[in-house]
Amino acid sequence: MDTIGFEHHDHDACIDDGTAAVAAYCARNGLQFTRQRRRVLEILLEEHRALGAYEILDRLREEGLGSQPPVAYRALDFLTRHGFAHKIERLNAFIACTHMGENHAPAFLICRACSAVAETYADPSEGVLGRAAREAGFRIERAVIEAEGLCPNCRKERAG
Amino acid sequence: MDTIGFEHHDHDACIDDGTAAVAAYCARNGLQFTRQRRRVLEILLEEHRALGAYEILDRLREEGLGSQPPVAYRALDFLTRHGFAHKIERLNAFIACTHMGENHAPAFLICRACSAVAETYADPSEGVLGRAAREAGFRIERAVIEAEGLCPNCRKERAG
DNA sequence: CTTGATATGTTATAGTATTACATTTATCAA
DNA sequence: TTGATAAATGTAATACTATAACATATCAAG
Repeated sequence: MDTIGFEHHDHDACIDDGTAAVAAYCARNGLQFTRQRRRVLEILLEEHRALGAYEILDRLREEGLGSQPPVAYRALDFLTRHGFAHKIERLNAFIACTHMGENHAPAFLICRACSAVAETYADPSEGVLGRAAREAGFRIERAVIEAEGLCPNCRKERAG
Repeated sequence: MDTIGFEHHDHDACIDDGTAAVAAYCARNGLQFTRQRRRVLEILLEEHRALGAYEILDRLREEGLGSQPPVAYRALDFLTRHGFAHKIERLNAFIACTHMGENHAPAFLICRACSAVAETYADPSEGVLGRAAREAGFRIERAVIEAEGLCPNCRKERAG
């Protein structure tokens, strides 16, 4: 699995593919991929950074789709519930999933300089955390794993 | 390093030792361990679960120490800035550090049933996450690592 | 076509956190 | 000891994040 978000890539395809994958999944599974849900996903897919619910709501409002908080939160709830988007707890913000379809235990790399967020993978039951949990008798069901630091682009800019 | 929080232990000592350790550290480093800061730390130390800022503020209010949000947030800011307490991002809540003095990369095990929180250790630069970060050219400076699941006590209760 | 489930519109409110500024207290050098 | 500076506190106001509640509309299955 690749870490997606920092390197150059075909961003239009990124949006189109993401939307298409979700549309297909919804069709297969009898989920309603409504206008609002689709639009919120597109808004998230447009950026590789996390957007606050109210930022998203502003966009929806401009476009004449809903103007009240629940509109944004409901769409985000749908998207996160099905793994099409993720909440970044550290930022109280949301980002489109970049590993659609893969059954994932997502982890995030957050650049403190440019706010880019890349999604990667980190199984919580592996490594030190998994060992500590087993030793304590704790059963991990999910995990928030969000690393903060400098992305490769911002490191270069600082001659680091 | 032990994972502290689920198993039985001498909780009074837990509070006394924690407060003493912080007091000593502050004395050594010219930090002001004021009444409010001490009291907030004590409040946190009384429980091995995360408390919201307003829960803490309620306690302070009852005791006649401050009643406005900044009172709680300032004390929490001091405590977290110096590693005496940690914020649990998933819960928007705070918990006293149980590994005072140890230079740590804290990770947390959060029980979804009883809300107990145990602090453990997980170096973010190790394991899959560290490898993914290195491959992406990302430099990790800190990480939020919060596992959710069932603590040993709650697992037993559910005959799991 | 109707019934039950799902989604949307909207108002109100709850919960979390910060800004701003006045005042007080602590620290330290003269 | 005093005066200057920095740090901490008191307090009001406000910003940001999220959910509850309920009416209406739309969809999906029989």
